[in-house]
Amino acid sequence: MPELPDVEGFRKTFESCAKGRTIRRVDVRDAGVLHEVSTRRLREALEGRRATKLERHGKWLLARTGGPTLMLHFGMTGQLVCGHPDDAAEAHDRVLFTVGDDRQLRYRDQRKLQGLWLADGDSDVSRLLDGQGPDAMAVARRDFEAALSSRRGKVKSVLTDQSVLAGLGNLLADEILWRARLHPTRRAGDLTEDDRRRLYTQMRRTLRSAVTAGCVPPRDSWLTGHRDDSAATCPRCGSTLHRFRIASRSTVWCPRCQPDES
DNA sequence: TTAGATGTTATTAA
DNA sequence: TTTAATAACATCTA
Repeated sequence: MPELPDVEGFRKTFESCAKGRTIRRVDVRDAGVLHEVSTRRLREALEGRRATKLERHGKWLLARTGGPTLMLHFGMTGQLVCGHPDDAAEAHDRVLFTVGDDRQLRYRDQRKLQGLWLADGDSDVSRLLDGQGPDAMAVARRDFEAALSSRRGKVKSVLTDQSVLAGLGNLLADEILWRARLHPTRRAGDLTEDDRRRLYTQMRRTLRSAVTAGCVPPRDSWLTGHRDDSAATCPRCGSTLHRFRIASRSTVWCPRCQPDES
């Protein structure tokens, strides 16, 4: 699930649930989600502290405390939920943060593909974010266009490459390409000036509404609303959608709206 | 039973 | 050097 809009939603959840409130207790129910940090050190570092600032870069969420920084990545199935300490724990609640008097923030994740890190200082934060390209929501048009034109790979692969641009995942990339009317296997470096401009504009539009929705919404008027139906037609022109695997990811596009010009 | 699922990363190959 | 494909990670569902 988690792409940039989802993680932005988790950022808001963290903020409204726990920002400024003392973390009274850290309960690690499955240490399998901890990276480079032990249960003991996580508890000692965070209990008694409070998250002062919640930041997001691409699909990473950072909780600053004034001391160490808690860094979270959600993989494919992670999420953050805010509840009450008395709520029954669900099977995939891996870490519980009891905050203030009556709230509990939970890192819930079925597959445990990513998890939690604890960065000691700014250099540690930088180390973990090293290799991440500019955030897709914050990148300037010129930087976006420059990054694309220097790449020879397929535009779909380039858009989802976190070292080029941080935040876009498989669904968003397909959605943005469909809106910009670009075939996913077009070479990024071969796009025209106009193609790149359209791509940037549609990326911003798509991100804006997805962030508002808190996810990449499976709306009927979006491509995303049809990707699970193998006989689906394009919501714009009615053509039967094509699907194929690009870089071992399922890819959906409309053959009429997104002609293959390569 | 097997394939595939919105994440990243290491490895291997071209 | 760059790119692409594949497996691996852990777990569930169709």
